[in-house]
Amino acid sequence: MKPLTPHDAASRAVAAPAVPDREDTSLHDEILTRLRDHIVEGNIPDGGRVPERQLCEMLGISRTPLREALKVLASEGLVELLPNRGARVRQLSERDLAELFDVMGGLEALAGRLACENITDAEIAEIERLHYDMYAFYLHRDMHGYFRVNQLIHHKIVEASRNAVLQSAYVNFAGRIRRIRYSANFARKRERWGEAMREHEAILEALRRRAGNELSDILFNHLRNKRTAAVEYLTAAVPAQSEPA
Amino acid sequence: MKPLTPHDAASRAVAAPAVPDREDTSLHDEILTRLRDHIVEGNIPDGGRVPERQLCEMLGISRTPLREALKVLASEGLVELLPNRGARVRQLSERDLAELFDVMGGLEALAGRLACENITDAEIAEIERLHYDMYAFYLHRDMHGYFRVNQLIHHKIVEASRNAVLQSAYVNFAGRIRRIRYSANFARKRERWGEAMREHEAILEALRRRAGNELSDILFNHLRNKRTAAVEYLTAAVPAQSEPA
DNA sequence: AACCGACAAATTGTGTACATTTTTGTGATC
DNA sequence: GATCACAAAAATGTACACAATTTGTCGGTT
Repeated sequence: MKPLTPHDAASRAVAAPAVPDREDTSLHDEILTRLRDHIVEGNIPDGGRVPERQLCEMLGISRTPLREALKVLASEGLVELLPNRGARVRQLSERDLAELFDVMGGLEALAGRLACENITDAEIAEIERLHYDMYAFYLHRDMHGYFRVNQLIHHKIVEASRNAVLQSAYVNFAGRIRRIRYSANFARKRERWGEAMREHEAILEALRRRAGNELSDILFNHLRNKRTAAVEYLTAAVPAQSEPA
Repeated sequence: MKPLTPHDAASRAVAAPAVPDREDTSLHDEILTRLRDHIVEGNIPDGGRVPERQLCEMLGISRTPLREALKVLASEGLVELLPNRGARVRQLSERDLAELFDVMGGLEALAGRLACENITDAEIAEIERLHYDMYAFYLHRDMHGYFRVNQLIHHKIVEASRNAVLQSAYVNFAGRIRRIRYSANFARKRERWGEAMREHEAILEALRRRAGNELSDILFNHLRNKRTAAVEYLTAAVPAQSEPA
């Protein structure tokens, strides 16, 4: 994470208008996005302190906008703010993770239901194409590619729901479990992987028939299975509490 | 909304420890909660500006914590922040309202599903009791009491899901549509009211059988009908855009 | 008389300073 | 040698000050 400008903070105000911003995105949003990415990408260890000063230097800004961003990230659940004791990266307990996956399941179930109401044939065709791409990755045992296309399919279904509020909530929650979700996928047992592929077949099939209720149930159970895998991974790999000093 | 103290802002630091806070709630959370309530309760007109200075005086604080709270409220979707043009109370379009109701439907569907997994017999009995209370209000055509108990039942179902993340998301979204939801209920047609009661019978019945999938569908459709009623109410009562100057 | 432009007032965004709280390091005592 | 206490240092929470952008008004021009 580099400073916004190679020079001092004051030069930003001069430099920014020279290079037209891609959007009319304010500095606050810029900081918020960068800080969120910084945390989601795992640059700060789980439960680690978030030193304000250090980040201010990194971003080349003062504490005020940084603290505003921290408050927002706290409301998103990425960090927790202890009174007079600063911000810490929120460590997800086994229970938190399970709850988050269930909520993701609920949101995807909703997305599937709404998608069946609104999705176009072209979008279904697009998802079918992605599905076969994913199948190819599965056959080649390419976990990274599989994960990427898998995420893309789920995202496309959410998009097809035509519900911006849902989409925004989905992206938010997805960010909170992104790291663990990715790691858990790698640790996934072989049999579970095949099972997941079959579930995706069923998803696609229900989507083709635009069977909202069915798709809703399938997606929830799909996420339930992912939840089980993720929780198993977490308990097996990270016995952080019981670890001796 | 009164100032925190009858005197100046400086006295707060002295006065606060004298009266022990009910929780270990920090000042920031206090401000956040008060400001959120202030907006949700409708003290600022829809789409109206949120003057920082004025609110600072009201709350007896400086701009910094207020602005932090505004940023959080913006991320919650209650207000929108225009660059260099301050905060405005977010005006819900017809579409926003419909999307929010669908998301609420998705969350309640999830809550119902999870509740069937976790709810105790005692909790079901409690909800049954509330149900009959609500029925009494329905018979007496007491809309205010009906609305209150209705909200309570839905809240109890969400509680029974044993999912704190879901509960927090539910409360957040509920706050965003609280005002309109309440008004829309009052404008509800008689026949819709009866229909809603029948739907609640079905909800209770599915909950007793702990039929998760069924309850999930029932709850979503229940919210869909509420959505229809709310959107109809909004379009009928608030043609704000077409109104001449 | 209406419209355009410029100036002034107000409001927002950001940086900085100060007070309070927490934490750490040092020293003394048991 | 270990533990507790006190003090110093660092970090947080809040207030305040300044810069920049927006908005409203006044005057000039067509």
